[in-house]
Amino acid sequence: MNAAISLDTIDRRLLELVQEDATTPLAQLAEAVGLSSTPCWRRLQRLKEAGVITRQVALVDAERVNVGVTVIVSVRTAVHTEEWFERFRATCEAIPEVVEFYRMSGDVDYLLRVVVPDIKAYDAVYKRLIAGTNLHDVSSSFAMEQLKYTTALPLKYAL
Amino acid sequence: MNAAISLDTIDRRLLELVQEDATTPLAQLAEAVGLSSTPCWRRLQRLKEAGVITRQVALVDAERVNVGVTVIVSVRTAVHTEEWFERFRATCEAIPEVVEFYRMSGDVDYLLRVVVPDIKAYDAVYKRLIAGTNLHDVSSSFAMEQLKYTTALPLKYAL
DNA sequence: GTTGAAAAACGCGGAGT
DNA sequence: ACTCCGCGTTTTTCAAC
Repeated sequence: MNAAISLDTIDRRLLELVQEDATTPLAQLAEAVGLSSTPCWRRLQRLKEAGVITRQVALVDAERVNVGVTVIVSVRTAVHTEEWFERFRATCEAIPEVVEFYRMSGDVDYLLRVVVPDIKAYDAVYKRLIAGTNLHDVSSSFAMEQLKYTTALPLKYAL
Repeated sequence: MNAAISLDTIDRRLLELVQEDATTPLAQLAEAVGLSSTPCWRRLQRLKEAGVITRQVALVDAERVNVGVTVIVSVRTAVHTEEWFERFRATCEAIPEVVEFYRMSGDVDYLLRVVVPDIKAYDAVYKRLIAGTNLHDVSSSFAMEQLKYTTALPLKYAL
C-alpha cells in the first residue's frame, strides 16, 4: 500500500510538471513529454490510482491570509505512554495552525510547525497545545523569514 | 504586493475547499457556498489575481517516490555577512532535497527540512550543504514519523 | 448578486495501427 | 503502447435581469 513504485523517465517528467503546476492542459503536458494526450492521460490516471499523486490542491499565500509568522516548536515529553501520544496527536490534528508535525529521533521528541499572525496568536495555540497534555519541555523558535518552501519532492530517487 | 487582503465568509469557504481539493467542479463549489457558478468563478478569479491563491499543484506521496525520510537540519553560522548568506541561500535553493528553509531567531540561525531516501543519501546532501559555505555548527535530527502535513493554511485570521 | 445559454477548451474513451 | 478523432463535460464568457 505504501511502497515505492516503478516510474520511468516520462512518469518522472510528468510528475515534475504537475508538481509545479497542476493546471497545465493535458495536451501541453503530452507535448512536453513527447506523447499524445491519451497515453499521457492514462499515465496520470495510473499515477493517481497507484497513490503516487495523492491530491491536487490550491496553494494560498500565507501573508495574504494573515498567517505570515511561522513558529517551530520542539517538544519533549515526560510521559511516554501510548495513551498520552494518542492524546497529543489528536490535539495537534485538531489545531489548524499546526501544519506539520513530526516524531523525532534524538533529544527532541516531537517537532511542530505552526503558522499564526503574530506572537499573541501563537500564545493561544501554545496554551491549547499544553492544555490536557502533560508536556515536559516546550521550546518555540520564531522564523524570521521563509527562504524556501516547496511541495515539489525530488524525483531522482524514484525507483 | 504582499499585504493581507479583505476576504468575506464566502471567499474563506471557497479557499477552504480548494485548499483541500482543487479539482472540485465549479458547479459543486458554487453549490457548497450557496452561489451560482458565475459569481463563484469570478471570486476564484479575483483570489488568483490578487495573489491569494498562488498556484495549483499536484501533491506526491513521499514514500512512493522514495523520499520517505525527512531530516531537520539546524544551522549555526560563524560568518554573518550578506555575501555568505547569499551563497548559502543559493545553495539551498539549488538542492531539490531541501524543501523548506527558514531564517530563525534564537540560538539556531537557519532551519532546513530535507527529504531523502535514507541516511546515506542525506550524507550526500549534507556534504553539498557544507561545501563552499563555512558552517559553524550543523545539527541533523531525523524524523521517525510524519504525523501531520498539510498545505491548507488556517483562514480564521484572514482580514 | 441571478439565470440561462452559448462558445471554447478540455477531459475522456473508442477504434484502429 | 501509441495516434487519431469525436463525443460529452466543464469552463469561461456573454447576454439580460
